[in-house]
Amino acid sequence: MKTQAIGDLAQWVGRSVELQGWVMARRSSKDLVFLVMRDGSGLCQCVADRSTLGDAMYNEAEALTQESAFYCRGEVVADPRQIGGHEVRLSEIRTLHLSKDYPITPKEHGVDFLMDHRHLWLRSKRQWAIMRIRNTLIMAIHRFFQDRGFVQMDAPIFTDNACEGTSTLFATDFYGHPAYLSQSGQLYGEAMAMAMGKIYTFGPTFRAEKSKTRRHLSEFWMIEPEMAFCDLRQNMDLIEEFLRDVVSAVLERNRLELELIERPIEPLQKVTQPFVRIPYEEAVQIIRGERLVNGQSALDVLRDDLAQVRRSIEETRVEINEREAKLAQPSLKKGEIGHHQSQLQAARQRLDTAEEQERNLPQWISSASSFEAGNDFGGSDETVLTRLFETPIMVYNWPHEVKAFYMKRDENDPRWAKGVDVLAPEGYGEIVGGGERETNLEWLVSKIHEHELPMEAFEWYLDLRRYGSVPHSGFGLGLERLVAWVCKLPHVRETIPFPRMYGRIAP
RNA sequence: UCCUCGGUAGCUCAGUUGGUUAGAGCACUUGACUGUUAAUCAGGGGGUCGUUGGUUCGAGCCCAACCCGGGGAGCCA
Repeated sequence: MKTQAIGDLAQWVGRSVELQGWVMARRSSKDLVFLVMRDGSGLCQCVADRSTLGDAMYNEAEALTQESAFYCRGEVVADPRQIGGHEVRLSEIRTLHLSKDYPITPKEHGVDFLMDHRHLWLRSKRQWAIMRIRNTLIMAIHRFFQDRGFVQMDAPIFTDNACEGTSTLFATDFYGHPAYLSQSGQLYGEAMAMAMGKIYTFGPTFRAEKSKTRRHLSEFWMIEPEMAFCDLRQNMDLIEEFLRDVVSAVLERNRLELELIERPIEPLQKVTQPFVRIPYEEAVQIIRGERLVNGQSALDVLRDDLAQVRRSIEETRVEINEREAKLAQPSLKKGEIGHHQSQLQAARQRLDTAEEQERNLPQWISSASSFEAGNDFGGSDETVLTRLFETPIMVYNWPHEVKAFYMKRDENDPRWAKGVDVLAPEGYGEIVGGGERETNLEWLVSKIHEHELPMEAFEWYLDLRRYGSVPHSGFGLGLERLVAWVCKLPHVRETIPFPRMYGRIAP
């Protein structure tokens, strides 16, 4: 007989099921053992009762340790207090594999320790929920494009040059010739779009920058659609429809997961509203505090943040003192000591974070107020901007100097390139970069010279402008940044099963 | 590459102006208790204080260099 999935238990209430999985947690009493089983599809408390199981099987249940594998059979009982809403009263249990000293305990762990045990960390609740949301996004992305007649294509990973000339790439050896891991499939996407009309790539991307921030990975997954006969406006319309669609898919399919990671859903629901679209020039004025948004100045928002941070530092310090005083009292029970200690450590961590913000915010305020038109936005400038709006923000018409060589110049005002960056709300910043591509052969050639790129490497690309050059546009979405925003994670490293980043190649 | 914070038990962290045998909780283990939900009670084992060198009668603590990690800048999705 086939075993059931915990995720399907709702259909089995009142009946007997067989389950196979792992022990997530165990609590034992004299004649009762509570085992929380996880099987990948969900969580379920299994209750072992000595009187129904008999001594032999009961002792087996009692001996199970964290992350041991076991089989069981029992009746499903609906119980809203339990995680998943059900529990199973065991009539049979069998150990499949006994674990010894599982490294990840129910206590808090540091990031470094967890990253070193990433292969096991993936089993924990939070990571389980994040990976399922990532899966929903991946499937929703494919479905969105497939439903609209896009053809999925795979761009090459080995490339013979730094195709945009900007990023630092990973060098490798290709039969004795230097080669680089792809930083973008975009140029190949353009070629394919001229063959298929509408395409998208979905593949790994490599950047060798030694970035140590919460939004950078050395290896990440990028989705890059490219459409023939498409201008910047149509491109932006598509981006908006696309993000609305994939975020809605998560809201429809992953309520349990969002709840588990305590992600408030109201900000995500705002994607149904029209996205804010502002030209670069206007965005600069907003960042500098020269232009108000709904009566709010960006600089005031930052100053309020700073005041708030300082207040919370004061409060946390008071709390820490109080808890230290409590801990210093004699004759505390062990449980009380543990409680105060963990609360104290949590407070100290909050204090560290707040103090770091206190150091950063003044720099961000000064960098925002003195922002020089013509530059690209920094991470903090993006954060400032997103704090003023509730929907994703599309910033378009960028100074052509800061954008890639293939970006189309605005016919009416050649200062601007017809690029668009999409900033995710709640401080997340850039998740999409895209734009309309240059179609004019002469302009393109002069741009390649201007960027000091090797012309011969782009001959094939220039062919696209020699034979049937048409308006076309596309964009690139960073999957991990999207997952980070949707899950409201502090760092992209938790959005991918095995992150590759500066200083991290294993496991 | 630069700025900044950090490295003490398996894990999370205390450790006062440098002072004798370096602590707590969790985890593990033993026993008691209990329809329990990371924190019921009592006992037990567990340490080359990141590395190297220096100052000192004496260094977890001070100094220097280096290694590793967190965050930020730059760069980007």
